[in-house]
Amino acid sequence: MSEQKSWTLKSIAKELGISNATVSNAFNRPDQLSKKRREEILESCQKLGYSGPNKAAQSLRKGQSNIVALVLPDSVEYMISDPVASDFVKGVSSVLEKSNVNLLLFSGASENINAVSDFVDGFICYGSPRNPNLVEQLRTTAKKVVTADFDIDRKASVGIDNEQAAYDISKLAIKSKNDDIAILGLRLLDSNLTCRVYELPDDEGTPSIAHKRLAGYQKAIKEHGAELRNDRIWNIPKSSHEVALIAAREALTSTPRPNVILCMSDLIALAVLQEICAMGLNVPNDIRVVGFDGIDEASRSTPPLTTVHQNSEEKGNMAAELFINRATNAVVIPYHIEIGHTVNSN
Amino acid sequence: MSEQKSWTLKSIAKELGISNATVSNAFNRPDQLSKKRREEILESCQKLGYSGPNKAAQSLRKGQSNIVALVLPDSVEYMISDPVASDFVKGVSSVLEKSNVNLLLFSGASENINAVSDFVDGFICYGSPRNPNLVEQLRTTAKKVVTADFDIDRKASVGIDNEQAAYDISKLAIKSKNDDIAILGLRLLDSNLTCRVYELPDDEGTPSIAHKRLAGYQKAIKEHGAELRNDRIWNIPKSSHEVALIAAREALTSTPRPNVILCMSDLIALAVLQEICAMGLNVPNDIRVVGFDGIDEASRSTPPLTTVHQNSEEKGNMAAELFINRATNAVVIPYHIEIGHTVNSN
DNA sequence: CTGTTAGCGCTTTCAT
DNA sequence: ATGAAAGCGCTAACAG
Repeated sequence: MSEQKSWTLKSIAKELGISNATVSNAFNRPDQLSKKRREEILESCQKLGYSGPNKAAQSLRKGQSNIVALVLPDSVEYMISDPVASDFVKGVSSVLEKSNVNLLLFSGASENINAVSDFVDGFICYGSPRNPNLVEQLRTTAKKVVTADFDIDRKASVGIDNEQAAYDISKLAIKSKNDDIAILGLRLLDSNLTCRVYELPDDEGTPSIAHKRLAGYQKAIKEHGAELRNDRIWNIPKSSHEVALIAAREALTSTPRPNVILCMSDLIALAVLQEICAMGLNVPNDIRVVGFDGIDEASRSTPPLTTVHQNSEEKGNMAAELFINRATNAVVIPYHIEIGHTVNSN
Repeated sequence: MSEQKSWTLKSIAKELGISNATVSNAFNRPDQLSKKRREEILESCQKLGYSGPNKAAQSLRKGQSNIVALVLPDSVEYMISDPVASDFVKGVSSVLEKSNVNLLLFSGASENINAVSDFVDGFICYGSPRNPNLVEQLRTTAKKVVTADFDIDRKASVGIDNEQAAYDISKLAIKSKNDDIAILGLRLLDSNLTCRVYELPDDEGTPSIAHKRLAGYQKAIKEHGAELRNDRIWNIPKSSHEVALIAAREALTSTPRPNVILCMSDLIALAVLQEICAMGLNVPNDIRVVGFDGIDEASRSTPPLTTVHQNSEEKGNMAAELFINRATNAVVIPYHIEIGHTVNSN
């Protein structure tokens, strides 16, 4: 059973006494030879233990591999346990599997897409990669690119209307012009620091997702006639419970203590909730909190979080479909506000 | 900035007026030319927008790609949200990233490893793939193979001593020769059915992980002088809450009702716990339950589950290291019994 | 329907 | 230190 001879298209053709083009055609272009002939050849190959043209050579020749790189925001190790990212991967892979396309996980912390670029048919990027050089490389690559939750020039993309969603949720959280509002932002700065954002860098190019959300918050704040002090915005560099806790603590121990906290992710909001609870304060009476994402855990927290729910798996499906259809348009998918008990208790 | 000309080693060599061997050496074999010369060349390449040898061609030529396929037990879509599988992936990727090796996720439900075999340096397999043909293909491939939580002939492997662990945990659960024991097995049969296992197929070849655990259970049962009726073993085809619930219900509604339930995964045990609770019964007073795996959720359940804890991330690390070191040995890693309140209430 | 052949882009002897 | 040339295994014109 364990056939050791390793055949090539050429050697198998010689063995069968036919030309290699015929063997190639038998495997790749059924219309180029009679059905009967084809089946004979395929059967002989199987019998001899030749499992078809070498894919690496085929890919070199055809420039197509049926592999797509999924570029994660950060290292695989880090992202694989993030519920939002996992859902996205799930969505992508479920669509790709149907088309027999395989998925290469690629870290957003990598130095260079070149390591895999020649192997894949293109890139699906979930969120802005931690290494900003990758964005530049993705912008200039000749391969297909689809982005989700961020944009690159004229590449296909999928995501929700972040500004509108942020506006909607903060509209709910803010109740009076006297509210003291704090914003816990996710990657507002291009920095690893967990710190206050006194002034924002001028937004060159496409605004990031964080900036869009911020714009939505600010619009709602203005409409309420409330004010956002310039020491009330925090930058959280990555989606991690530990880091979020640090920022939460900093915000909650600032004086005067804010009574509305707008969080750019549920993970952050959950950390805030935990910290508020530890301080013996009450949500929503003392402090109102809203999140962003709508992860399962947010609905199971006490109190359940009021947040923007977006369907990450569906987003993954969409991204994969855009990729397969070689689309170049920007798709905006719906979101909904999930009413918990962190704004109104009833 | 967006250099459109796409260079090849040949064309860039001509442009620079040097031989292509020299360019190749500049990139791959620093010892073959003077440091100064090399740096000049590299700099010129960068300036012209040539980012180095095409990896696909390089891989065809060298037979090495720095990509490894991670073969999951089932579809990516399905496995990515499984906490145990995710931890394993995390462990694998954290080690591989350090060696600049990329990870291709491969579904255990695929038809054929050929789809990716020629692209990768080998396979790391987590658990027995759902499609048994893959096992045969992995057995005969010339590529490197490392398995985790199951074995293939003489391939490197990593895992715990499943029989001993099953023995240890069931030794704890069983208390008298009169105990009425049920076993909820995971993939005891090569079938998609959730059903009782009246008789086990003769174990040809290497016993599966499920069979090893079963052997451990049986040994403990025998030592206690208890009996395992032949209608007391269930087969659960896949690790899913829904399917586990069905089996749990079937076991718990059988007459007489078993008072000890040995589960081959925590997911199953949690479903059992949920069902017992729904029936208004008490754990451990009415029924004792033990699991297998030690997922986080098991320690947070009420009551917390008594189970075998194995470190999946560490297992992933180990698998990746075995792969990189081209090992061929079987590594047995430690486990520990996690004492919850599903055997004794105190 | 079949065979011949020129590459895809690269690495690696071997000779210079 | 460098250049010429033979492939790695395959596909797609093209000619028959």
